[in-house]
Amino acid sequence: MELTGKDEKRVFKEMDFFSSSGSDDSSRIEVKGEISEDRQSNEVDTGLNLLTANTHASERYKEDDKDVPTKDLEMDKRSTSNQFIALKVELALVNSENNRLRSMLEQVKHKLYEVQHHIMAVVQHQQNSKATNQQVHKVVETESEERKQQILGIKQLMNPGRPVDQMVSGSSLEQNGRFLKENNQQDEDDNVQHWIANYNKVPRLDSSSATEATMKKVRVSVRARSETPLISDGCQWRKYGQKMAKGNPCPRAYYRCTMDVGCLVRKQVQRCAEDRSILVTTYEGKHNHPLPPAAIAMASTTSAAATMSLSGSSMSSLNDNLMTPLDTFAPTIFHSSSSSSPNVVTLSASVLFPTITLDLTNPSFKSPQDFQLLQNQPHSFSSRAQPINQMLPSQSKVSNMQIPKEFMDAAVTAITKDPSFSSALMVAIASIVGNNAHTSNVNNNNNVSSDEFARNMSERSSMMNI
DNA sequence: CGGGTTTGACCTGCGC
DNA sequence: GCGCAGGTCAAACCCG
Repeated sequence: MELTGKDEKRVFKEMDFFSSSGSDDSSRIEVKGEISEDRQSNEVDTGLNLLTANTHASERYKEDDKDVPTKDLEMDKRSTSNQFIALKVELALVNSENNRLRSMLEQVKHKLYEVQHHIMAVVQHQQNSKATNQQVHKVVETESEERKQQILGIKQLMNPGRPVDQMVSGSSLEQNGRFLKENNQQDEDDNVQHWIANYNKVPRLDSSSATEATMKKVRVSVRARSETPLISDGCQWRKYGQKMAKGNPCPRAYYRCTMDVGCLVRKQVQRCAEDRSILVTTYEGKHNHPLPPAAIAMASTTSAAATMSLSGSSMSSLNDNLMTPLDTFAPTIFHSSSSSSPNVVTLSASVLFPTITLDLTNPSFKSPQDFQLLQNQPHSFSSRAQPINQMLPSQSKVSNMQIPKEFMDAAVTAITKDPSFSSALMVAIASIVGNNAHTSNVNNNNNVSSDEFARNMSERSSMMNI
């Protein structure tokens, strides 16, 4: 039997069938019917059947060539038909292989999905075993966003001329920023191992020492001379109470942040009993909203205080000789050896209410070398929140380690250069961090310039995860 | 009238 | 359990 016009029609129909989605079964049945009817055989189910038909047809063409050489045009048509059939066979085979691979891919994806869930379950189980309650997870979640703002706030102060998006580069600071970005873009196609690695990179607060409740108690106090009842810190505050505090004839005012409805940041303002020109402002909590530029430094400071005070590992890693782990936290005081009054920075804390005090009331200290690290007696503080005016005097000297000159020079220079309160505040905080981290440098007689100091402060800030 | 301040009452935690 | 002190609430008040 010869291939006829119907054969060509069948090939074109099947080509259309396979080039489409392959879901049109009715067209396939129709084609089969035509072939069966035309050839009176059942060799039409697959491409291999078509190949058999093609071979038979070719043999008949050869016979036709011998017997009827004048049928060239007919032969061309038949040759074209054979090419279509051969292509059709190849296409059918490729399609079959494609379906097989697609099925395998579905199986692999399904297994991958199961593995991802399994690993996530294991990781979560490990976290739950460390945490005694779900609040720790909330702390971790908020910590990332908060840390991002802290880093940018400090960076802005260290690099006042640089855009924020250029500040996150180099060192662990870059890694932190990169992770935060990656973490936000996590989707189901991420590599599982990469996900786990990043998850474990996130520094977490130890649930045994830092719960959200404890976090709230961390405070940063600022002593500054001011005739006005409030210092300008860039935020909006609403007074919600006033009390007479014991031991101070001046009332203590209570304010809460009103820049966002749910913002938990509060501050207390009270004049010093001994010198009423000194205004003591104590900040507590963390902002949950974007801050104006003028307020970023203050927010960063309070957050830095929380991190410094609550992260015992961070502190001890900076300098085990200077810092005491939080669980046995003894107030650590920086003040002038030539005066009984503190000069710039007081880092102090009780176990329950760690507080960092920045004393900006004494602009006349003569030499940075006057500063010595003094560590206070542990029992100088009550377990209650301690009024700053009661906390500062009578601190006993238990060690005599010199604070590096370079750090204090940098802090003093920055403060005198930029009268902005917030900037001074941030430099002061940075000087604390840098001091601890750079003691080894000074011991090795390495001179650290102010620029290096600033750069290192950024690095150290990131090391402390602030 | 809306937002901020004042102020007495109330709540909470701690020490005795 | 009681008292004290710090901290917060909320109604009344003030002000622009």
